[in-house]
Amino acid sequence: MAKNCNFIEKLRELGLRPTKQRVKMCEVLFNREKTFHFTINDLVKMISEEMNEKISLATVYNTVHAFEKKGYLKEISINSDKSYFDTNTSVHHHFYDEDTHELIDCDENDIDPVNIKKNITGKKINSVEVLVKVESDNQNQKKFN
Amino acid sequence: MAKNCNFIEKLRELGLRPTKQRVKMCEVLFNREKTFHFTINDLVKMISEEMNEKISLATVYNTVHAFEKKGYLKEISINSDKSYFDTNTSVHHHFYDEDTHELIDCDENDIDPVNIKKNITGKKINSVEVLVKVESDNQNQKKFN
DNA sequence: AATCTACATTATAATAATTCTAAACTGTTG
DNA sequence: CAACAGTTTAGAATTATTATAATGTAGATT
Ligand SMILES: [Mn+2]
Ligand SMILES: [Mn+2]
Ligand SMILES: [Zn+2]
Ligand SMILES: [Zn+2]
Repeated sequence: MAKNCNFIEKLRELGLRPTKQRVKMCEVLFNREKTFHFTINDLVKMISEEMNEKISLATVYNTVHAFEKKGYLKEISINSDKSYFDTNTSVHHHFYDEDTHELIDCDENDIDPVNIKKNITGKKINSVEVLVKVESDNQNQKKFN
Repeated sequence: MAKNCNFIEKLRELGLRPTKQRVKMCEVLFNREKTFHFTINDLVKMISEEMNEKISLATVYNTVHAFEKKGYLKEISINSDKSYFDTNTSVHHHFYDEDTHELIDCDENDIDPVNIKKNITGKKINSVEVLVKVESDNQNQKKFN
């Protein structure tokens, strides 16, 4: 979204008023080197750790969805119970660790291009994404009982 | 699950008591030729159409999860808001129509095998599934304003 | 067969996730 | 410096899901 901390200007460009809630959320979400995955609850925790005033949960939802609509966040559905968001908005694949519930991005060359042979008339393809579910490999680990 | 309607015996085999709620849900879910996708709400509607007594929503959840645990239903996450279930329990790929919110199964030969090059040490792959999001192709359709 | 008991099942009540909307705020115009 | 028209916030309401108390059932025991 931006290299340094000029989120006020960036928000204005997007047509979003640079309120203190939004600027803080920009800092928490976009003022970092690497992209990452989070749930709304993760985000609320991150905000409250960095700020003493709390942002209402509804505002966190509103702002996340505003950023999503502008294309700076992406929603990822893995489980029905938790909704994940991703600051990496490109079309990309994921590993999901069913033990730790951790979501890991795939690199461009981790998975070969997926070849779709079927096409549905009148429909165009928006995205093709692979989800690889993994869990710890206990095949060697013998259990006593 | 079964060709004809002997769900009572089948439920017993699974260690589930053949209550009238469960037998009815078996009929609605498994007494058909083709597999299909549904939400909990879809299912509640289907049940109430076929039955005059209603089954409590919590029981529908309980039973769906019981069938899922026994391997006769599979949960599919597309959106955070709706949870889809699938009577096709095999590992398979999906097209998701973002206009109609319809979920369509991929055939074995609709998508070439996905080649995963990355492997995470200590973790084994449980499933590899592709989600293809499509929407109506309006590239020709000119809008007046 | 009637009673007891342990466990399974149901469905109401409680909780958690998400959205709605009324109130507060801000920027613009006269 | 009002008045007004959005915009934004956040408490209230809704919806999805789960926890648990009440109910039902299949043996075991008499
Ligand atoms: Mn969303
Ligand atoms: Mn489930
Ligand atoms: Zn990602
Ligand atoms: Zn399917």
